[in-house]
Amino acid sequence: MSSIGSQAPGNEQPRAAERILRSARELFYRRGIRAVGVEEVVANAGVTKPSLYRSYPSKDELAAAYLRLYEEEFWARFDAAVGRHPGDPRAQIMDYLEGLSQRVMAPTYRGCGMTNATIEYPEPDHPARRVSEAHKARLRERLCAMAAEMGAPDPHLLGDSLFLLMEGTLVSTQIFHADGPSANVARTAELLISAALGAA
Amino acid sequence: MSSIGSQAPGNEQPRAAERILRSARELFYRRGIRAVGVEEVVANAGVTKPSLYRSYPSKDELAAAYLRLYEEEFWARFDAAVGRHPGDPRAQIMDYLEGLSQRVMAPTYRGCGMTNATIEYPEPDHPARRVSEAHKARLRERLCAMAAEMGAPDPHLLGDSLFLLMEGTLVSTQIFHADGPSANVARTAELLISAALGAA
DNA sequence: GAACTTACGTACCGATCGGTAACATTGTCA
DNA sequence: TGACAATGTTACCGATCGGTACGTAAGTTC
Repeated sequence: MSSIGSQAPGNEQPRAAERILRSARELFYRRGIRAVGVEEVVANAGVTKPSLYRSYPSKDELAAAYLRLYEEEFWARFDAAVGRHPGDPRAQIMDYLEGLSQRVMAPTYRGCGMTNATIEYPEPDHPARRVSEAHKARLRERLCAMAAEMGAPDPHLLGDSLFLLMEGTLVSTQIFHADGPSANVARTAELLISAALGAA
Repeated sequence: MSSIGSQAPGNEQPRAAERILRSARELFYRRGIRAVGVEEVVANAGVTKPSLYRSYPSKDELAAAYLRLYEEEFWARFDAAVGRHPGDPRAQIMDYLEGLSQRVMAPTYRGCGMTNATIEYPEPDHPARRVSEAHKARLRERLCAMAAEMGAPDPHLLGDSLFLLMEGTLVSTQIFHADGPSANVARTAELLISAALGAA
């Protein structure tokens, strides 16, 4: 449910608002939000500034919209991994992590857009930060729920461990692009889950 | 009377360069490098801009200097934990992680200055990024060496796992200040180390 | 006491930042 | 055709960005 322009019937052409959001998605992710000016966003979208400000009240709100789009994409990948292994949470999370360790190898990979935004905007009331915080809380809950589903004696411990592992993978990839510690994330998760389940 | 070079014990006013670096250390860490202008750095230091540019060729180089200071402080904490448990690498890393999980509780905690800088500056040749990348590589090596010292059958796996765990802790603390997954980092590490050592 | 060095401040630079006013163009429906 | 709203454009705003030319005050050396 993207909140950009309303999908009015008969209106199929990619409108300015949509193109701006796609442009922001690309530039904000690759280079960071603070590093990219609105001028560049609209130029990359092939429009001009007033078109941006008619659809978004401010750059901060555009950043928040970018993160909402980013979150959609994230859950699409996550739920796809889950859907591939119905009723088997351990296989679900391993599927996702194996895909992740593949994706982080790409030279264009720049970690998690949400995490990056959180670091760029420490102010607790920033629109972009609010989106990120809500998302991370959802992800953490989801991981703890999966840990419980696995039968972990302490679901919060295993869920949080997996969360830390994921977060560490996302962020350290930006430092070690290939041959980084992220290559070991799947094996580490396997080890961790086995240890957590075995310690019943 | 006055000695050359070393400052006399009664010298009350640190030089401008020193005050600027301390100011940058505080502001860059708390609010981010991009978010803080040089004007604010020098105002907070009680000096003026030309004093900054006499000591540092650019803001980017000041940021790099801040990170070098930050790295010193990091290794001081790390080596202190190591020094408390001679010959016992497992106790060393656990000591450090327990201290870390305490420190991240502080409301002023803003994660790892190096990691944050890496995210703020994706350009591979940025001075600040170079400092961070070198530091993370050193840390990773150190952790792998400690894993080897512990007798881990696959030291790189355990070392990288601990690295991911640490990095995840540092970054996720910025989202969940208290009651976050970071509270479980020590227990997770314990679990992980036991599993890695036991799987011989 | 002139000459030099060191250390710091005043005032300013062009470029770019996020954001806006005013106008031109287009498509839709009466 | 004409009214109207949406979407596009040109040109501009004040604020702030990183960075600098240049003057000033103090200590040192001869």
